[in-house]
Amino acid sequence: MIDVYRFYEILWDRYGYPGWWPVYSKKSLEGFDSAGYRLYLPAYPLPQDEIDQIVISAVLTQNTAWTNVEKALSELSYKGCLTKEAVMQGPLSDLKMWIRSSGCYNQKAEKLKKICNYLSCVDTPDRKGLLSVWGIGPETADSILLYAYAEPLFIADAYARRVFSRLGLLPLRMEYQAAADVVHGCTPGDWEWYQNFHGLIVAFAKEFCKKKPLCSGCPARPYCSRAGL
DNA sequence: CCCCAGGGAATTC
DNA sequence: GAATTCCATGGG
Repeated sequence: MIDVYRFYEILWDRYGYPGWWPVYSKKSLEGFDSAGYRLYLPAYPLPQDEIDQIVISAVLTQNTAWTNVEKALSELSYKGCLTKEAVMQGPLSDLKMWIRSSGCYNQKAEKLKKICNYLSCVDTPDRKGLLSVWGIGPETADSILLYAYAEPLFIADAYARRVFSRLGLLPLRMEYQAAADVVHGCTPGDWEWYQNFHGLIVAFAKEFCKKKPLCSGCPARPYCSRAGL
């Protein structure tokens, strides 16, 4: 069976630095490409406006494709509502309209209010605190901690669990925390590695390891139990 | 345990 | 071209 380090190498060789987490309002600015992806690893602490955008988009992308999130971010940017202060002050009814494309907009508008209020009350959020906020589960909390605050955490999202289970690295349909714990137990544990790995897994899952896998040309095919499909 | 909030792209029928 | 699927979190 392939080990996690070798899989990372294969993905890195194929895709290079993935540039996650995209920051919408910095498109085509210094350090970002035309889609808002980073050109190189950022220095921490991040500027506050980048932290705010990561938090907002982490909530918006729950159970939702990134293309739908981008439309909502575009609307929020146009309305000047991409900071936690603006989210806290903005009328709830407007917020709901602006993020409509991200789905579940009634709930997500409430979630944005709650997480922005929480973050304005603490200096640096911890995982327990984030999880105590209504609307923030383990995946959203880890995304915020990994990308906004450079805490070394594995994002065991749907892509990662699907890819890892097909490679035999995780059992099928393992729940989030159990999957994250397994990976934490066998990886180096620096934030750069976890950020890159998450971005690489997303790129790989979208190109090859889809729901219906495209095994032709897959760079992990020699190591995959599904080889031959 | 189940269903629902909810949109839009991808996929399947 | 219509129907189904996907996706995080929490409420009922």
